[in-house]
Amino acid sequence: MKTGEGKTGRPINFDKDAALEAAMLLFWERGYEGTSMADLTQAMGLNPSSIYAAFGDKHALFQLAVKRYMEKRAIYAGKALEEPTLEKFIRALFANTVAFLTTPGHPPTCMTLTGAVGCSRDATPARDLMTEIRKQNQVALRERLLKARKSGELPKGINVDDYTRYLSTIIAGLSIQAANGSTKAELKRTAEMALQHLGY
Amino acid sequence: MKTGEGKTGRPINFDKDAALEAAMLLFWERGYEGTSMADLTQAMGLNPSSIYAAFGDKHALFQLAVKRYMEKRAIYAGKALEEPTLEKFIRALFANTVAFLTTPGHPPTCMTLTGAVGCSRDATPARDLMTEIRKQNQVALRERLLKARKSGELPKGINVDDYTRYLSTIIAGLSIQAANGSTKAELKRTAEMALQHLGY
DNA sequence: GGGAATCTAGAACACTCATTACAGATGTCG
DNA sequence: CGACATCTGTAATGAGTGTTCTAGATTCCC
Repeated sequence: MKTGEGKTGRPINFDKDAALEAAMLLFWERGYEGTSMADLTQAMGLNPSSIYAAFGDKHALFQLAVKRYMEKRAIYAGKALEEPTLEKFIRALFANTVAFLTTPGHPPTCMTLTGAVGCSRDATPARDLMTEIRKQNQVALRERLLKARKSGELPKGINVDDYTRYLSTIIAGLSIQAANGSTKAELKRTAEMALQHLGY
Repeated sequence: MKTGEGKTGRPINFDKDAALEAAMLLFWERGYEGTSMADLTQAMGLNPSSIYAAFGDKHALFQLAVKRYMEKRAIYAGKALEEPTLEKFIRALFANTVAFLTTPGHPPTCMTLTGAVGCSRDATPARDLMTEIRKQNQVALRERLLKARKSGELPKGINVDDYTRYLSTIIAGLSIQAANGSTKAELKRTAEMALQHLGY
């Protein structure tokens, strides 16, 4: 049974939200395998028992951390999707990505890359989860471009699937540029150049 | 003392080159931390003692594996650098990258990404090594573009540093696309679209 | 207040990690 | 053949892994 769900008995004595936030930041920085339960107990300020009761095992905790990351941090893409026109969407996508990657207080790269790219056999579920999320992001991007195609904003000569992969490629590349240590100004100029070459 | 260097005594009984190749492939797939010495002993067909005598500790072995990777696998970039004109260079860069990422027999992504992006405190030297290599690749790219600037092939309106980062971003993005499971045909079309937008 | 339910703390668990010690095997050189 | 140098195989090392057990603390409901 998970901590905090019981109706009677001793209530939990810690901030579940804050603990999960700490776990997320640690996973974000060190990845799934690079983060040990000992590291987590320290960062979350909890004993193993409390963590296991509240969040389940390491992989379950990782999943919750990733979920939180997607909902609270990596929302820049989702926000851009709401832009009314294709041009505004793409401009917002690049601007939000750069802003996200250079926000202080967390690693300058996407959690789906630090989380697990290469990993041991045991951690393949974590790696697959990261890949799955990257693909889902791409699906959302594709749907937005399909909408643009229908509204006539996307020229007929451009294939939606190809354009999706192309934009996705640039966004992913920006994340690596940031991980390499590019400054905010440099990332901005790179994004600006991408926009120019896209015709915006 | 390293195995095989002694003039007298029992000679080594294994193929050092083949063993290092096996280690490289395993590191490439699972990364530095995701690969255990036990995995390596099995894949290399050697006992720990032989590995330590011949290659040093785990990090030294990783460095040798990365060196081999750069010299024998990731030469696609270097090969493209030799192209005489800027256009031929960039076309070759994209074509070689796609060919490299889709070559059977090794993971469909760059070793500098699987090697270590997020990792534990102990493995930060490995991560830094990966970052360093990505940066070095970028330096080589920049020098080629500088040459193009001097020869007049690169329009004056384009900043060399920005263009370097932009191309580097796309190449890195392609590696992630491949890791996501993109097919060879898809990667080719993505590269083709990138070339079109670059004006080629 | 008494019992049941729940949470907390820390030790303990079985296992894997990278690394090394040791003994035996196999070669070269005199 | 004999002395020496080097390599190989196995077992052991101590530290670290994720996870669970146990005892005690704290709260709710009756």
